[in-house]
Amino acid sequence: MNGFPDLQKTTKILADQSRLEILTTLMDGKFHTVNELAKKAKVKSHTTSYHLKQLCQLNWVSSYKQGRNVYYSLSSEDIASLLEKLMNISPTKEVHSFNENSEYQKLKKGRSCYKHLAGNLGVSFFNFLVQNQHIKLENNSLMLTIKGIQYFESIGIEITCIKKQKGIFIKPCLDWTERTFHLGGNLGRAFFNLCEEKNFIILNTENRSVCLTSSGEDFFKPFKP
Amino acid sequence: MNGFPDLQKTTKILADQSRLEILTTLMDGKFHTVNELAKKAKVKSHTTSYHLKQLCQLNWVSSYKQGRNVYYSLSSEDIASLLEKLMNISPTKEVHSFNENSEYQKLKKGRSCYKHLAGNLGVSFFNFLVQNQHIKLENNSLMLTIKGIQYFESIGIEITCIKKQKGIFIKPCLDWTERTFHLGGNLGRAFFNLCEEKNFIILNTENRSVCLTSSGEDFFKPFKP
DNA sequence: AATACACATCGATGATTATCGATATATAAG
DNA sequence: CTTATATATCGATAATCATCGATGTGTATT
Repeated sequence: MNGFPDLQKTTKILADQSRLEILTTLMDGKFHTVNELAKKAKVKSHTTSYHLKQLCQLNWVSSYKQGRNVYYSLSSEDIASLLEKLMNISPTKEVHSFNENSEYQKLKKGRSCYKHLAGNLGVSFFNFLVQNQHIKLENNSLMLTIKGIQYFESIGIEITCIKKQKGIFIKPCLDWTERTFHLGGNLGRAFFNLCEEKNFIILNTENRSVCLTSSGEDFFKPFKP
Repeated sequence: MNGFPDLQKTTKILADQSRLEILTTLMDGKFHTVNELAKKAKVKSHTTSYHLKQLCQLNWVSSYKQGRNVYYSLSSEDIASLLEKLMNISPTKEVHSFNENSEYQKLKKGRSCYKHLAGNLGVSFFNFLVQNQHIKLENNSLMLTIKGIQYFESIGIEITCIKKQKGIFIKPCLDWTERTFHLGGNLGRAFFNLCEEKNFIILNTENRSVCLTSSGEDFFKPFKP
């Protein structure tokens, strides 16, 4: 039988620095080993195991074993979007060290937000789409126009295929560095994939930042304001 | 200067049963005194003060003093929508006592979700709007049709006025009891106000549930499936 | 004025829990 | 087969923090 949602089970899991570190690392949408996550969270690997077990029990992460490694990833987009929401309402932390700052700058430039393109790159592209009436933003909801369909087809994304995928086709995703929208949903993911396939961007496995290749520079040039 | 969002500051606040009780109580969108909130959270009033102070510091609640009472309310719709999101991804708690169950049943029937109508009543109304093509739901985004404008005008809601209000005009809001949508945004709020003004519903200040009056029964009859 | 009430502050306490070292198990490498 | 590596389990510990009683402050009631 149903009952009240047990909020505390969710929020207690979120209220730990190490687990947050793990979760934000997994926000790149890729798989990571326990050791990788331990290094990011700056705790011993068995402590990381302990955390991952809890995250597994809540079905927030899923794992698969391969050889002596265990690979973990976020198990649902809901978690990613919850984390984004939290990032957007949280106060910002002062950046102290040089390393922290350079990491912040990289993430601000471009990053994977659960497999779609976020940061300055993502937002520039989004604004380009709006200005050219390829998409229309109204009341927090997003629509692809006919002109937009033609545009995406022209760069090699088959809209009819994407529309068949389950999940949300298109949605605006609030970006925590830019405080404005980038392209989310299946279309956002398709665009990210395209950029990876065509070698426009390279995803850094350490911190989910992306950097532009030289061909990427050319491709993204028209989108810069 | 900007930096990383301090997620932990947000999540630690959320990870406490008493504070969650306070926040969900405030989800009705009304003002409550410290004593009221203490009773709901089942802690002493000075413990409640301690919690409210923290919530204030994060700007999640705001207060105003009147006489010897201090009235608290949620300070932004963001918080309400975050809580809704958390409710929707949290596992459900078993209902044990008779009282808990009857409270759950009341909330399931109808309640205020930060000033719009949620629960079975809200969802029935939403479905009615969809079936009659007054609203159109696509990709998680919601649109009011021309037919819809006429409908809302006919029951006494002036769409042009609502559109002028700042904030989101219309949005689907995922309902944690029904696991489907009800009407949110300024239009949702306007509808809730109308129902209160015309005395179709009465809001229970204890637990944010709403009950139908006899004239409300008549008004909501066409919406039932 | 005197009393009752609403709310807030402070210091103490007890419960929770993240972390670690030690240990165990499984797999890979040599 | 031996050694190194990756992950997980267990018990102990140390830090955090929600709660309370005692107390203080301001406001209403009589």
